[in-house]
Formats: sequence, C-alpha cells, structure tokens
Amino acid sequence: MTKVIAIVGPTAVGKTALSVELAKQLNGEVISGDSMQVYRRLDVGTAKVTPEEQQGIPHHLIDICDVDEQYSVARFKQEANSAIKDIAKRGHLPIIAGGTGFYLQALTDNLSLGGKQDKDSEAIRQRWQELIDENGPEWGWQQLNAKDPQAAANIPVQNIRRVIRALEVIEISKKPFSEQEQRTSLDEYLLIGLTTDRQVLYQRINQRVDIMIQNGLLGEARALYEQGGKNLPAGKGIGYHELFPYFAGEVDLDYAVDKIKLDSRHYAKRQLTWFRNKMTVNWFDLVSGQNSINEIKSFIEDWLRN
RNA sequence: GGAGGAGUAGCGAAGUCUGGCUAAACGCGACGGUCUGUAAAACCGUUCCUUCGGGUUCGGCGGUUCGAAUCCACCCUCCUCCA
Repeated sequence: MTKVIAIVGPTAVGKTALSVELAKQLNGEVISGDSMQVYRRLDVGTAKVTPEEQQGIPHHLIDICDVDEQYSVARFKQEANSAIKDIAKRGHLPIIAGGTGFYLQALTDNLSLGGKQDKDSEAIRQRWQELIDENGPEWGWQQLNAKDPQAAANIPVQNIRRVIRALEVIEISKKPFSEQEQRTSLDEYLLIGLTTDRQVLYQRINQRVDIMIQNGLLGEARALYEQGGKNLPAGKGIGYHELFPYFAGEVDLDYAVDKIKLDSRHYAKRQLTWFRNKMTVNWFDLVSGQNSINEIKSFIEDWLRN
C-alpha cells in the first residue's frame, strides 16, 4: 500500500499552488485529478498549471488527450493508479490535486465502475437514447425498473443519462447495475481539503474568470468551437460552452462572461457538496489565513510517519 | 404645471378588468442535496416568519364587503411624454 496525498476542494481555492509547494517540500510529484485538464490546448479555461508554476515538479495526467477524444473516470482511475505506482517506485510522494469529485472517489474507493467496457457500448447507449426519445423518460425508467428495481429506485426518472448508463451496464455485463462489486482501496489516502468563506470564494472565482479573459480564453474557446466543440465532452467545460453562443452571435460577450462566472460558482458549490458528503476530508483554509501551509505540511508528515 | 404609466416575496415578473379556488404562478438568484465509464456532465429539493398550532404580507393610510393584491378615497415614490 502506497501512501498518497490528495488535495481536493472547489475551484479557485489554491489547490494548484499548494500541491506544487508540498511537492517541493516533501519530494513529491503531482497528479492532476481534473476531468478537463487532461485535454491539450485547454489551458487558460481549465486553469491548468503553467510550466512556470510547475517549478520543475513533474505533473501527470495533464495534456494527455486531444479535444475530440472522450476521457472517462475509468481511464482516469487506471492511469492515476499507474502514475502512483511509478512515482512510488522513484521514491517520491504522489500528490493528487484536483476538483473532480467522481474521479477522486473512483480512485480512493477503488470503484468498479461497471466492469469492462464493451466496444459496443456506444451503440447500445445510442439505441437506448433513441428509444427514450421516442417513448419518453418514464418508459425508459420502467425498462430499468423491470430489470433492476434497486438501481431504478436510486435513479430519478428525469435523469435520463444515468438511466441509460444503468441499462447499458446491465446489457453488457448481464448483471444488475446495482450489484457493483465492492472493492477495498488499493492505496492509503490522506485527503486534504481546501475551502474558505463562500462569499470570498465567489469573489475569487469572478476575478479569476476576468483574468482568464485577459489571458486569452476567447481564442482558446474559439478554437474549440471551430473544432465542433459543441458536441464534444471537452466542449462541456465551463469557460468554453458559455462562449459558444457568443461566437454564434446569439448573445453578447458580457452575458457570456457573466454566465461563466455563474456556472463556475455553481460548480464550486457542487464540488463542496461532493467532498463534504462523500469523502472523509481534512479541511483547511489557506485563503483566510486561518491555516498555513506549514500546518498542512506537518499534518501530512505526521500521517506519513505512522 | 399638464397628460399618461407603474409600485407584488432577495431580484425579475404574472395575478388586478370578472373580490373567495392565492402565502400569491413562473423565471432567476441563493441555499441544500443525488451521484459506480460523458461528472466542469446529468438530475432533484427548499426558499415571508414560526415553538409547525399558527402568525404577518402584495408602496402607505383609511373605506366598502361575510371576505381585498384584486373595488373606492386620499397620500407617498418612480418612469415616460407635453410644457
């Protein structure tokens, strides 16, 4: 069992800076736990660490796929695990930094994620989507309810995406979706959560969006838009999809920028919800000065020691 | 000074003609939550106060009525146009 540090929290609380600082002091390497930073060319909008900010610390799972590819939790889990192994082999400390709760949890809790992915899954999914388009969400949910009542009980009728995924897994695995294999964690994780006063956090988010615009977010988003970003998973990213209607001439820039800020705030809230309720996190507030990096560092050192 | 128009819950906005079914639609925001291969996704709940029995609301103050956000009088504020 390798000991792994994970720095989690909402967007714009300073996860990146902390992870680099800790890596420097604790002989670590950073693994990004972020569903959008995996994409090349999506730099300013994803607030990806710049080469200068990396300060020579190796960073993993950044810039590993093209914008027209579809990344996934399962792939993240597998790649993060192998990065952890490599880093440990080098005698370094793996430090995960990221805000994608689902990704982080898939890793820390070793979620089985529906078993093996079938190559037909895309077709299966599409077929269900078409059937549901035709017969309605209620019908789709009933299909699931007939095959796996327990799964159906946990998925709202309106949440078509999750209904379809459950149906897909059942079809591929021939087993109920609710019968997920329980696994134990592969490694030992210490979760460091960064947070701060909500008002302050929102202000920081708003400011950061303005800075992103200054740093060329428009050009980056436009390139994605021109590659058909509207229909790509990468194009779902906050900071990108809000700009597409602007490029299409449907809304003005101020409106789009305000929307980015709003979506980012909402996102931060969802992140907080996830980390508060689904994972065991040790919270610190560096923004207000209530806690210090040194405090976190010794907290980690204590944990590493025992 | 004259002529019109408007003031509804955090904001926007219905409801007012045809009084009761209206603590008041809907949207936004805010807050809370769900989550096992798209997760920066997708989806849900709460949102006047409450000791959950009730209590107090629709600019203000009176009035009509069994009953008023809705009808009448007066007052205040804002907007547009004319002078």
